Amino acid sequence: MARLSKAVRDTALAESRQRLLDAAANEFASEGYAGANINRISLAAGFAKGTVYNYFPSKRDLMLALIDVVACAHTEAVLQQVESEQDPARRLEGFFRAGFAFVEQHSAQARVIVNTVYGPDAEIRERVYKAYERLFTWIAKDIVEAGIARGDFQMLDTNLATALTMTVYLGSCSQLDSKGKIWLDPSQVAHFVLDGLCARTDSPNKI
Amino acid sequence: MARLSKAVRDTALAESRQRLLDAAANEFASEGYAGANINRISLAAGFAKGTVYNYFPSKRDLMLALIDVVACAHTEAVLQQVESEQDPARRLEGFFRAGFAFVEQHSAQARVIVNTVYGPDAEIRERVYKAYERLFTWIAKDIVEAGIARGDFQMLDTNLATALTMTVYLGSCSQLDSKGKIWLDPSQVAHFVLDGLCARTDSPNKI
Amino acid sequence: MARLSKAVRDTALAESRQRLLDAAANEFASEGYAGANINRISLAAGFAKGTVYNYFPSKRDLMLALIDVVACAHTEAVLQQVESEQDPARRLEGFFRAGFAFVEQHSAQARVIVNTVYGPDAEIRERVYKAYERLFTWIAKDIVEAGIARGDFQMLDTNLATALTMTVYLGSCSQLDSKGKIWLDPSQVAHFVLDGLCARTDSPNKI
Amino acid sequence: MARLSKAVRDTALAESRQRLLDAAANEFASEGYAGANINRISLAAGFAKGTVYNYFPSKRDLMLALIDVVACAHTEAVLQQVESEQDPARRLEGFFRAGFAFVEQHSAQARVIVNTVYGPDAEIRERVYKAYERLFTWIAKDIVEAGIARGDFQMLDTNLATALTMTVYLGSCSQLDSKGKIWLDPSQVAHFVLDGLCARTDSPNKI
DNA sequence: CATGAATGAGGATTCATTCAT
DNA sequence: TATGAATGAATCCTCATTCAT
Repeated sequence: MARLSKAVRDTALAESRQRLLDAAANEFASEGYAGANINRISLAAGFAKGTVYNYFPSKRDLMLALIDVVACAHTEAVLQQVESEQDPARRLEGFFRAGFAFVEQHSAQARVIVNTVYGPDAEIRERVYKAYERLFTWIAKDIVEAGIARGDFQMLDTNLATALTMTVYLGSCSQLDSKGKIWLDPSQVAHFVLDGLCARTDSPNKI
Repeated sequence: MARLSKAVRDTALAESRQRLLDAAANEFASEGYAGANINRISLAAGFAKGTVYNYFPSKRDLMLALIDVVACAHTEAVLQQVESEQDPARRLEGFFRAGFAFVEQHSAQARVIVNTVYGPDAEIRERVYKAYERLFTWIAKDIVEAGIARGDFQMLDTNLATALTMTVYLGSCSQLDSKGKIWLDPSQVAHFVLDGLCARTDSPNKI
Repeated sequence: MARLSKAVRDTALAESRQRLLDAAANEFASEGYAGANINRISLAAGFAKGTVYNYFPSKRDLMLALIDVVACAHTEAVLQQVESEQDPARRLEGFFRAGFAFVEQHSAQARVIVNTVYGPDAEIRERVYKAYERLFTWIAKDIVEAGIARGDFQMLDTNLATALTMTVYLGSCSQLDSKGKIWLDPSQVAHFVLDGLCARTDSPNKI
Repeated sequence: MARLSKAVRDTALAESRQRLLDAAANEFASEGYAGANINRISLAAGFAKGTVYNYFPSKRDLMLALIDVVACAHTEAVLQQVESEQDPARRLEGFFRAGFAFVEQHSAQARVIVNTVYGPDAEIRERVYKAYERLFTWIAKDIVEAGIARGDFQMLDTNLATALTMTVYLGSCSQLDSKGKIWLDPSQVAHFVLDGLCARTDSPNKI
């Protein structure tokens, strides 16, 4: 019965799946997970009501798949831009620059991630952490630990430094102006973090 | 012709209202706004199903009232601790210390605020901004601008500095360990921010 | 304990009851029985929420009591105006004239009756029939049968004649203009009915 | 890519819709609009609880659709029977005869209309007027004005004559005996109206 | 008798999900 | 695989009614 070659069919399926994921990103971004309407997603993707269920077994699975896809693309986009950098400080700046660019180009997806990280659903939150593990690890190892190893960074707790970096990143990513642009400058934000990480213990900022 | 004195009745009413707000905080914190169940809130507060509606006209109004109450208590708790400080840097540290303490003592309330700030519902988000305006303004004026005026802070954009401070604060507040404790040390976080704000332009962190 | 004389107290009670009945008429008229809100009635009457229940055991009882009161006043108002008339035809006209006047002066009450007569609730409908029995009987006996006895009326079925008369009356009463006035002229309507009742069998209106 | 032909599916849908409208007619007739239970309608139509909402967006829309459908069928049934008549008087009698027949065959539907015309809900009432406009116009033009033009009718106010005719019609239609039959004879009622409309000004019914 | 907080049954509506075609 | 009608659990909200004061 297979009129189409397997390859052609797979491509078509993948494309349908992607359309659904895009529509899901928009719906989840604007309505939140609980408020999202599965049928609206199907319709927005150009399908009929029930069609999501041919691709994802449930609303929750759709969300989890979306998280994976976004995290993967996000990580890829950032690492690709930055892997050529050798200097931890420049890597950090590259991370903010590439990250902000990704967020601006995929604002719905990014909003889903931010909502979700700070959202109430523990299972979904865990999934985000897991899906972003590669990026976290890269920051921890290739920026923070590398910076410490070189003696550039004075803040010696890797976890703390990584957490603060991610926190600033996520916070910045949700500071969008009315046109969906991040109004913070990646370079400035990178410097802010850098100065926090590099401050010497004999810094004048004694309290 | 109520037989109870007005004062006694008002106290009882206020207490019931508070019980409902507490139950609401727990429910909204664990389920999110859209996922929260109004009847469960009423029951958890020790009332029958419909009783919330004797106190709040709708689920949304309950949420908005909760935001106001939490923001007010939160702001009060922080400012009270810090108003004696004169030094901007010490004020900043005091802000983190008092803020973290409040969050740990009112973790459900705090989670509602964080969820909400990063959540998808614009109206609710706006309400949070408005309810926290006093605290924002205090940070902008009495920490950031004061620090700039004294020449302690080098980052001269008040908005940027305030946004980064709040971002770090909110991010830190959602880093809870399994016992509901913030695992970041307020002092360390304060120093991190401070170093970012104070860094001289001839800082070694050139990129 | 009775500080007030029984008479004074009774008067006060009767006045409260009347206020409630008036408020009920307005509410039932504008919302219908099922849509009416008992607490709104209490409030509109100047009492607190539960007070209706000190006067009427239930919403339904309030409605039934209202029907009785309105029917009684309505009947009284009509009969008083017309009892001096001897001629059936003049009685009929007096009936329309006095009836229309009552309706215009008590439009909410009248609307309740009309809604109810044509409404879906059989028990309530029965109550109206019963409450208006005196008026029906008067029309049947003192207008229709009297007219037949005198040879003025040719339509010899009393039930039919009475039913048609009441039908025209009720229908006319619900033809209100924007100011709550019945736009039909009682005299014209009376003539219309009269001509229908009086038409001789050798009338030209053969079909 | 539905496997059923469009025609077959449309037929099934139309049939389901009709079943729901029939069930709705029964429910609205016996409970009134406000008292009607949407779920009961769905169940009575042989569907599950929520299925009405696949056909009608709300209870109100269901009611409005029902009114339109009934008015259309009613008008059609009457006009079809009567359009061959040339004489206004015979048209009037035909109107009552055909109308009564329709009412007896569709008693629930008819009761909904009568309840509604005399009911408290202005929007719904307006819808009935609009839906019956064709029939009203026909009566006004092809019976009343035609009768006046021929000199048969002496009552020269078209609005008044039409209003009285409709009033008698509606009133008669709600005079059902226990078996759901209208106990008034259409011919007698028609004569009653006719005599009222035709009465000469030198009629003996001076008051 | 008046009050108004509390109750809880009831009902409109939504929507994730199933499944026959 | 796509469709979309059907399902029915779930939920917000209303409100008649009760009752302690």
